[in-house]
Amino acid sequence: MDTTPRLRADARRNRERLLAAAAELITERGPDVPMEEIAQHAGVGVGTLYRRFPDRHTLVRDVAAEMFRRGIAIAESEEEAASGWEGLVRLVHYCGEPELGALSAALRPWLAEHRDRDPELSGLTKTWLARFEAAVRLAQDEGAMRTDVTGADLLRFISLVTCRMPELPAAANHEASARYLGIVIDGLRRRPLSEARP
Amino acid sequence: MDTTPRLRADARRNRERLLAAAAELITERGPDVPMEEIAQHAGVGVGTLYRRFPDRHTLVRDVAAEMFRRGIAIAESEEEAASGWEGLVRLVHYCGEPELGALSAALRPWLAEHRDRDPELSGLTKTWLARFEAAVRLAQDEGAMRTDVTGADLLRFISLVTCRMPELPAAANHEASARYLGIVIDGLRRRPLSEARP
DNA sequence: AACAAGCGGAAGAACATCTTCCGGTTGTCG
DNA sequence: CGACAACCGGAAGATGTTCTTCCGCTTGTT
Repeated sequence: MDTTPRLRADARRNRERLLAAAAELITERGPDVPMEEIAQHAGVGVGTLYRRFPDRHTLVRDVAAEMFRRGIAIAESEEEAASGWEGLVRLVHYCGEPELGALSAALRPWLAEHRDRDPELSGLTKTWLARFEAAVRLAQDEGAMRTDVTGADLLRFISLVTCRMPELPAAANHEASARYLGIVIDGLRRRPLSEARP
Repeated sequence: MDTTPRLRADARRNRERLLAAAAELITERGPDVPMEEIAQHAGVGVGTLYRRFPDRHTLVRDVAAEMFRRGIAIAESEEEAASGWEGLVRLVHYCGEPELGALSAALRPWLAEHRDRDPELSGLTKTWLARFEAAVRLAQDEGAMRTDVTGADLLRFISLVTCRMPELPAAANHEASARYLGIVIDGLRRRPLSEARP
């Protein structure tokens, strides 16, 4: 079953480093960041990068898959910890973490273009979306959240809000994401007064 | 005083077309969109583009300047029409227009890098920011808006929210911007209950 | 110790975009 | 209307960037 023919220890370590470097650089500069820079950032040569990931598509796909797995795991554990409005708030705040929010923002256009051609990717996308929509629905059923926003929609919204601003240092971006998400959450809450809108 | 030696009629028309084409393409694809495509989209040859704008910097700068002028004009006229919370809401909604919001979002990183080296640009930036901050201050002084957001900050926030999603058609982007801005505005409003936050 | 697996990075292919230039066209003005 | 200066289009060469391969050397593994 395991098609992987067992990598040598150093090879496995390099693979991890490459994935981490790719995730970081893609977050900051988008999925088109030069392969050579990814290799450099991981502390290996380009040859090693190409040996492990035959082309950019494979690399980006693996980065995206890893991201989805993290997101899904968080959504599942949060689901147990708290549900309804409180659960959604916590989940949204997790999306402020750079490894989720900023990365998924950077990958959004790439994913939209490629996910349909990749079964693994489209599966993970669907699972993640389903988890997120479940959380939204719980909050809405509780009557705590406005109902003119769907899960997919909120996910896009979050991905805009957590998008990196390349002219600012990473720390400032993180801080800003967190603050902006707080405002968004306040805007999502259904207030007793005047729910109706035009 | 007028340094422009009076362009021929067709030349002037082409200049306008080029500016419009550049604004549109920059909005959709960023300030690095190929010069040739801009020319094509304007219905002229590359030669004409280079004759009117000797380099990309000049072109982008003029697009940005025009954008600021529009924004400033709107802010001024809104200032007369309504002030305080209502005025801010209207101004923010204007930022949902693609010619302002999506374009300024696409230009943000470029501007951050270049405005300091261009007196005209940094002047316009300052004026626009000042207008916007004035509107924010009025709303805050009224007690209608949360005070943990500055004008510059809100401007960055808006530019994230109105950012184009290239995988969606232009109309969907516009609709989304408007809706998201509505949520943001709700989040900005100071509610009577529980203003304090951790 | 022996060998298969892995590594680095130079080099040249492949590609994208910039920028110039000139033969031909078109507004403008006397 | 006619002449001329201004303007136009777009092919082509220059430039720069990124991809991808390949091979001599190194390092885990048994």
